[in-house]
Amino acid sequence: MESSFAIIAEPNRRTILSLLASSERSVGEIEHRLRIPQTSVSKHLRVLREAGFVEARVEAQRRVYRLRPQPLMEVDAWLVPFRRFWTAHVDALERHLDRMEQTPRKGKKR
Amino acid sequence: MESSFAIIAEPNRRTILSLLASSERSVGEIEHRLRIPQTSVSKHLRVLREAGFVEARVEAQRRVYRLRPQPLMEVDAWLVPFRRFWTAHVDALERHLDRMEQTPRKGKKR
DNA sequence: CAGGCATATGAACCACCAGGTATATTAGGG
DNA sequence: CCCTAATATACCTGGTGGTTCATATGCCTG
Repeated sequence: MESSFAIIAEPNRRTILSLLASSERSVGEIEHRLRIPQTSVSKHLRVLREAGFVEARVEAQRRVYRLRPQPLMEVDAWLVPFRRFWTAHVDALERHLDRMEQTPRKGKKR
Repeated sequence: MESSFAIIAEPNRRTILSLLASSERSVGEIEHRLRIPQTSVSKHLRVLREAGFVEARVEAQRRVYRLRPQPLMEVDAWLVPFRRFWTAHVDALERHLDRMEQTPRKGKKR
């Protein structure tokens, strides 16, 4: 499994992370939201925990899970070199659209 | 395969993308850098192409691949809700360190 | 136009992982 | 203490994706 990217390749795990982004939750709550069997939730949480994405606090019979920032920070860091890339592209698109706009549209198609 | 996250789960594909971030490359160049068989490079490029991560320009016998921004933009967008989360954590860490700093360290452990 | 690069495609093989079922563990409440 | 609730683990199975080997396609040069 190793890489953080492989961990978040799984859709249910991404949903769990998104859930935890708004607030910490117990396993039961997650199960209820995701509509998948509890055993499955527990397994995903295990993967997330071992990869450092989440941590659990024991509260009576419940385990309350919360986010840990590090692994997603690494993903974010990987994206950095690409960001300059798409801002450039958006700019190019905007320039293109501007040109379209101010050109007196010769052949009106449709 | 479908999701962009699944695409970038593969290490060689991430390396290819990083390579293309600095400049466009032919298949042969990528093969040379990655040190994996050409047939494997071609397949990864196919996956990346079909998912919209890259596009190819034909230049004689070569195919020169370059980045397309959109799919990685989507990954970046997914990260947005989490970012507030780790800036908060970094702040907390900094506050914690500050406190450590100014406290006259009572029991020096180790 | 033959032969050699550069790249793509196909088939077979293998490993890994998500899902399901069944069961174990732990804690709390009566 | 026993029963139930909450969560975790073990085992099996199917599917999917990555790798390799072999081959196909396309284009350029002599």
